[in-house]
This record gives sequence, structure tokens and C-alpha cells, in this order.
Amino acid sequence: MKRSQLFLPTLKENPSEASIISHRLMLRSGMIRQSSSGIYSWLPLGYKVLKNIENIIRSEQNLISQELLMPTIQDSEIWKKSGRFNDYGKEMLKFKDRHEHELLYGPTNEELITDIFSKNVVSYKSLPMCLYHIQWKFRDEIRPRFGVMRGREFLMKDAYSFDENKEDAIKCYNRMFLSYLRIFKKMDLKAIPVAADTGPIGGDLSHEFIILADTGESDIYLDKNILGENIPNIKYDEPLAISDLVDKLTSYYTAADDKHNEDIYIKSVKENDRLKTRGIEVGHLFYFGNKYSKPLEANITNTDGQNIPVEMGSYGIGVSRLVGAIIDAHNDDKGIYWPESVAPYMFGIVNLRQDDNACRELSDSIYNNLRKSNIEVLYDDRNEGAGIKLAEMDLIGIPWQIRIGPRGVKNGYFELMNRETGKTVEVDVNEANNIAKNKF
RNA sequence: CGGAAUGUAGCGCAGCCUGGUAGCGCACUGGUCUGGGGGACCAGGGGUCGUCGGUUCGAAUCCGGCCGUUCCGACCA
Repeated sequence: MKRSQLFLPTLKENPSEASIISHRLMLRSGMIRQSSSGIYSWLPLGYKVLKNIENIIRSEQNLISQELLMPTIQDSEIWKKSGRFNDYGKEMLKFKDRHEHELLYGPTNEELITDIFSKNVVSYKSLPMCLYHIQWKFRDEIRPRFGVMRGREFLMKDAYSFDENKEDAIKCYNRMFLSYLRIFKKMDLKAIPVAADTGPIGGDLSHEFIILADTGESDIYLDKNILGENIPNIKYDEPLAISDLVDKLTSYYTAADDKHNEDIYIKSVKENDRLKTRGIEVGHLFYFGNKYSKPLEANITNTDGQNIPVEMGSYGIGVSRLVGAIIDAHNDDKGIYWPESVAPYMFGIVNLRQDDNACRELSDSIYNNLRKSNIEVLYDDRNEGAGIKLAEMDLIGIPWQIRIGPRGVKNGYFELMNRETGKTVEVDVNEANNIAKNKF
């Protein structure tokens, strides 16, 4: 993409509506614009990042689950059956269609997926089954804030598992646990599992995945040693190895303020290992048995020929929130530095002198070569001053900056800079076609 | 929902106290110069001052209602 063609409205100054860093940077880098409180439009740059995050999630979830797509608008009937039509409270947006039929904008999908399951699956032979979708949700928060971190409309990945018995359901829960660890790792985030309350979803087993960040919404107490744990190279069809991993990670003391117990904390964690910080919840696992399958009559016939309600769990990831969380973990005084896995463009070409023939020819040639190799590249081809272009490229956080100016071109080289480290190397113009392979 | 701010050009703000019909910086348009970190100069364009009503000869300014947005708290992916 050429910068001259891209709809990228960047801002030099911090908008007054934004107080935290990720929100400011998303507005300044032209990723989002607010529509109303807690509701945002995603502009091209932000939308590219959002889609990249979705695809990372898909790449892991598809190994253990099948993607489908449920609607944003749901019928109130199934919610009345589960009892949540009233229980969910004012956060749920309800309205009526022209026939006075009661509808709602889905805040989550347990009822709907259970309904689909109950009408189409009858036997244990179809299990285990796990289904997910990535869809917009609406929760009418009391106080939306911090941009996409607590929006009212937000994009969520929600998966739902169906098993014959609790043992299998826990295996699925553990697979999700591993899948989440890998998903967040791929985004260059350190997510730690924390035992959680089940809230309105319900159930008796639940973990949140928390990104440590000063701008987080809740206080987190933990044993520092969990941060040193690596994700072992195990497969999703090794339930024992996965179970060992889950046991190991959940054996560390980690708690959000609502579950924190100071006495246990002091007793079980050495003083030097204690860390109190703030965190952002980016994922949540629930096992809730037959909480929904019972009222919605999602029964299966088991091996003994009996009809029993299916065992369920649900597993969410805040996709749009992750954009903010990643920025929170990847910014400096100049702007964002994206992890390569989610970056909107891998390379940014800064032609420092667009009116110089030699510079333009080299820039054009590198641009065309990268495009031919299907590598995402943003080419700043505008006739602007160097400072403007460099500052903007820093702000929007493209991981690799290719800087082409007369000084270098005259001597047969251009510069390649890593946005995160600032490390810069001079690259011979004859090596221009190989930069994608050996960045350095 | 309790507490507190705020609404003036695309963005950031001043003007309001003490009423006299709107200004600054950035951005934008045309031009000249400049050219490796948001450059300089010249010439321009853009605002029913959130909205409705009241007071007044006259309201961005004073008074009232409504709406929007934000921050702190309780609540949550």
C-alpha cells in the first residue's frame, strides 16, 4: 500500500477524550474513531491489526475446535428458558421488532449454541465437540472507558464445548488452557492464568488470563516465578501432559483482588517472590456442566443408552480488547511497536526524498519486490519532509523501517531499522531483494 | 447510579468572571524556497460557539432545561 493512497488520519496531539496510553495511540495512529461512548469504528490500519489477531486465534483454535458464525441478534425465548433474560440485568440490550417480538443484541452465546446443539446432536458418538465463533457482542456497561479496553460493543472469540461427562469436559478445558497460552504467546504477550469468579456465566471452574499492565483494571497478586514458566512442546492429543502443565501453572499463587487472600499469600509465597501489579483480562475459561444444557434440554444418549444433559464449558477471548492490551505492552515515547505477528505492515518504506530520481527508483523497486513476495508493506511515497514521515512511521509502529535517502543511495546502501530496538543496519542496494528473508 | 469536570474550525486550546457578533497553534488549499527527525515565508479557505428556551437594544459570555463526552467510585470480556 502506498501511503498517498491510504486512509490514515493520524493526530499530532493527544485527543482530550483519551486518558490512557493505548487509547491515545489508537486514536493518534488513525486506527479507530469513536462513534459514541464505548462504540468505535475501525479504520483501515486498526482493522488490519484486528484481523491479524483474529487469525492468530483461528490458527490455534482450529486445532481443537470448529469455527462457525452465530448472529449478533438473538431471540429472547432461549434466554427466558435459561433464566438469564432477567438475571443478566441492564447490561443486556433488549428491543422489539415490528411484530412486537422481543429480541436482544447478544452479550454472549451460551443459550444460542446450546439451542443449536440440542436440535442437531443426539448421541455421545458425536462427542467431544467444540465450536467457536468470532462475533461482535454488546454489553451496555455502566461506564465504558479506556477506548477498546472497555467498550460496549466489542469483538469476542467465544468457544463452547460439549462432552459426555465431566472428565472429558475437563480435558477440553485443559486443551483450551494450553491453546490460550499459545495464542497470547504468539502475540508477544505474557498472559498469566488466575483463578476467577464465574459471574453471570456460572459454573464451578474458571480461570482468567491476565496481561500484566499498569493500566489494567484490577489489582493482581502473584508469585513472580510463574513468569519464568515456558510452554512445553506438547500436542493437543496428550491429555496427561496438558493436565500436568495446567496443574503446574495453577499451583502458583495468582489472584485478582476479588479472590485475593492476604494470609494465604503471605504464607505460601516468599516475600521476594511476591508481586502486586495491575492486569488486563484478555481471556476467560468456564466449566459449567449442565447449567445451560439442563434448562434448554440439550440431552444426549450416552453409552449406557440413557438420556443425559450434555457437559459444557465456554471460553472467551476479548479480541478487540487485545489490540489495546498489545499496545499497552508495546509502546514507547514515539508510539507503538507492533509484534510482527499482528503488525498491520511488516515493512515501512520511508523515501526521504520523493523528488529524487535515484531514491524513488530504489524505493519503487523494493516496494514492488516485497509486494510480489506477498509481504505487507507500507510505502510512504508522499512528497513530505523526512521528519514527518519518520515520526509517523514510528507512531504507527511498523516493525521494520526501510529508510532510503540520497546520502545512502549515492554510496550504494539504504538503511533498515528495527522499530522496537532502534537498531539500524546499512544494507547494500544489491541485497535489496533479500531483506525480507534476512532482516538481521 | 453517587461524586467531579467539560462541550468554541478536522485536532489541541484561549475568549466567558466584567455581554457589543470570535481568536491562537497545528492541520488544510495555492505558491516560492527547503530537504536525514513533525522546516521557512507569502497568500487563502473553513466555526448557526452542543442544543432548546429565558433575560437584554444586543448573548460564545448571564439564567434554566435537555443532550453529548470524559474522569473517580460501585460493577464487568
